[in-house]
Formats: sequence, structure tokens, C-alpha cells
Amino acid sequence: MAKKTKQEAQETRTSLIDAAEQLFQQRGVSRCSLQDIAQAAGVTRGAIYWHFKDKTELFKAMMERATMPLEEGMAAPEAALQLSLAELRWGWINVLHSTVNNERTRRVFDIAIHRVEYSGEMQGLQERKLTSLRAWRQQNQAAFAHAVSLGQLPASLNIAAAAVALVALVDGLIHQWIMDPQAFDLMAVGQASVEGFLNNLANKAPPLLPVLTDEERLRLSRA
Amino acid sequence: MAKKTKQEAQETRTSLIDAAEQLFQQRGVSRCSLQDIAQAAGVTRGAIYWHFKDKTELFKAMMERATMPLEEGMAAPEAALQLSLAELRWGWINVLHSTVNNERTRRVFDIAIHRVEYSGEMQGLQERKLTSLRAWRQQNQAAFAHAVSLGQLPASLNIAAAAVALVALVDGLIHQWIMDPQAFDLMAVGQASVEGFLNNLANKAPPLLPVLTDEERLRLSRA
DNA sequence: ATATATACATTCATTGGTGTATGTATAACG
DNA sequence: CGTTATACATACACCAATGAATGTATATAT
Repeated sequence: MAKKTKQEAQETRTSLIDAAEQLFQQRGVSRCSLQDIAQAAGVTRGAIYWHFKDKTELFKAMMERATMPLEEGMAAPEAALQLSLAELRWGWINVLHSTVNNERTRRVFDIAIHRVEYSGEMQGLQERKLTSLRAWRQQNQAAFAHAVSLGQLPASLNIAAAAVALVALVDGLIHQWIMDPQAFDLMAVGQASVEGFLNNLANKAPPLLPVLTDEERLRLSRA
Repeated sequence: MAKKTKQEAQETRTSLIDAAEQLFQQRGVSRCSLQDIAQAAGVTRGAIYWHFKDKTELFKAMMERATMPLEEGMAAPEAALQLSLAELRWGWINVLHSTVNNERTRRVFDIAIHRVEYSGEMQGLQERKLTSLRAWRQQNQAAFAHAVSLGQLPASLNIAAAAVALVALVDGLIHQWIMDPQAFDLMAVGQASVEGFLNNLANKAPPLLPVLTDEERLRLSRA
């Protein structure tokens, strides 16, 4: 077949990634062949091997296209040091928003969560995810530290633990919603949860539950 | 080769599941062959096809062996209606505990989260996971409803949203810890987070953050 | 003690997928 | 306007994995 224009080549590349996105979600990454993807994009495997080294590189390109806008939403490390709680809240709401409203984000989240095995050549992706996770935690922690220095949060706050918990909360909400989207309104529950979490960091109400006794702890460690 | 005793056969079956557990985690489910598993267990593929229909059934058996004790920890639906907040807290702490201290639980969680694709024949497993997720939510919600009826929690509480958030919190903590175990102490942070969450459901402190304005919401929906 | 079911091992045929090598028409460039 | 690099299509060789078929020695039941 004939050579294509540079723009046409970019269009094939795009449609290849599009097709991969669809098929990866439908059949799982390892369960769909390059033949399937090429056919869905209306080309042959030759086109794939021209644009990408192999399936792993195609996968990476797909992930990057979708997550790049999200990573941009994360403040630069220096800026995070001065991040206010309101700005932090805003960042999380933004993540939730694009999860709900951006179809591509949703699909790629679903793929990253349920349709790929992080082993072998995909191992690098897990480490990239880990890096991103740590960055989110760092950003939370820096914002909390800043808020403590301003007196908005008590100095007794364990900011590292709080950072972990907030990431867990949002991450868990997204996971749950991706699995079961009609079970709840992610934006509503997410906003209420995040705001509730942040508000409650400030106050030291008397505990509703009695603290676990040492004897109870012992029972656990023996179980 | 010779026929084995019934007990010996059971041991073969067990060692097959053991080997699968190890290799699934190391190489990912789709990336390790039945040949690999059989060899690691010191038998041939014949033994696998005798004990299990195919790889999917082997995987299911592996999952069931590990998650059965956890599902037992979940109260029966009727009992959940009378579940106290302290008992609910206890249940979650138990999950965290076996995540940290039971090596098998940890491995299988890692496999279920990172080393398998929920597509094709594995689709059924995702639905099983969904069922379990809904059960956890239901249990939380029932306990909250009960606590509201006792006056321990305010009637204004959105118990459905709170149930979702608590599941998200614990689920997110486990995910994060499985990815990055040395980043934090799951038991300590988990206990503090869960207790903090439950305690904060009771009080209605003045909000630290100004509520999102309608104009801000609009900016989001246009983005 | 004999027969039968058991618990595997071995062998075989098939297949789907990968990577690479090669072909080729044309866009881009000087 | 000729040359070259481009953007694929086509063809080929290769392999790893699966499932089924068959073999077989022995535990177990009667």
C-alpha cells in the first residue's frame, strides 16, 4: 500500500491507541492480540510494529495519553509546600470529576485496575504507579504541614498517617465506583468524604468508641 | 507412574495450589503456564488436569482457599442488623490484621489486585468480588442505621454515603500497603483511620473549609 | 484375589500469537 | 525531478501453550 501523509500517519497512530483502549478494556490486555487491535483500527500488524516497538510500548503510550492531563493537575513539588487545604481539596475534586466525566479517563482507570497484569514487561508500570502514589502522599503531607504551621490544624496531628488515609479514601472511592458505578454518586460522596475528612482533622472530639484494650490486641496477635 | 493414596493425592492438590500461588504472584497469572506450575510442584501437567478442569478452576480454588476465612469473618446478614459500631470496628481491624500477618492472605491480595486480568473466563471472579463489596457496604450501612436508632449517631447522617466511604478507606489502605508495604504501618494507620472515621461521624463540627460555591462547580463542569 | 477405579505421566496434534524480513507505492525533500 | 526515507502491507518462520488421547501402576473395593 501507499505511503501516507505525516498527518495521516498520526491519525493511524491515534486510531491504533483508540482501538487498543477499547479492546484492552473489553478483553483484557493479554487476551487481545496485535492482530485484533490492528483489525479494529482498520490496518494490519505492520502498522503497529511501525509505530510501536511491541504491545508493551503501545500500552504505555495509551496510558500516558490518558494520565498526562491528570499528572499535570498535580502541583509541582515546590508549589506543594505552600498548598492550602482548599487547594488540596480542589485537586482531589478535580480527579474525581475527570473520573466521572472523562470517558477516556474512566476506561483507562478500568484497564489499569482490572484488565492488566503488572508482571514481566509491565513491571515498570507498577513502579511508575508507585512513584505517582508517593507523590500524591507527599503533596498531601506537605499541605498538612503547611496548615499546621498556620495553626489551621493541631500540631498533634500525625500528618504522615493523615496523608496516607486521604489517598486511601479517594483511591478506594474511585476503585469502588469503577467496579460499581451505579451504586453511588462519586462526585457527591467523594466531595462529602474529602471535605468531612479535612474538617475532622481539625477537631479533637471525645472518642465515641473505647480505645482497643491491650487484652483485645493480644487476642488478635494470637489469632 | 503409580497411583497415590487418597491422602497423597490431597497433598499433591495442595502443593499444586501452593505452587500456583507462588508463580501467579511472581510472573502473573496469564504469564505462567500449567507446565511451570506442575514443574514447581514436582509433577506434570497431567496432575493438574486431573485435579482441575483448567487454569481458571485452579485459580478459583486458590482464591477460595485464601478468602474463605475472611468471608467467615463477615457477619451473617441478619446479625449485621444488630451490629454495634465497636463490632464493626473489630471486623475491619481483623481484616487489616490478617492482611499484615497472614502471608497467604497478603500474597493472594497481591495476586487479585495486580497479577490477574478480570476478563474472559475470569469475568466471573470480578462479579464475585462485586458481590462481596456490596455485602461489606451493606454491613456497614446496617451498623450505622442501628447506631442511629440508638442515638449514637445523628439522624442527619447519610448512612449510605458513610458506608461507601468506610469501605473505600479500608480498601484504599490495603491497596496502598500492598503496593508499598514499607511506606507505613498498616495496623497503626488503619486502626487510627477507622476509629477516627467512626468517631467523626458523631460530631458536627463547624466546617474548616468553605463549601464549594456554585460558581466553582460550574467551572468544573465546563473544564 | 480379582476387578475396577484412581492418580497421575507421557505423547501428540493443533493453534494462536509473535517477531522479523521483505515488498512497495508514495510523500517529502533538495 | 530524481532520490530517499516513509508508512505501511504481506509473507514467513517459529514457538510456547493448550487440551485431549492414551498409557500404566497401584490403591481400593468386593
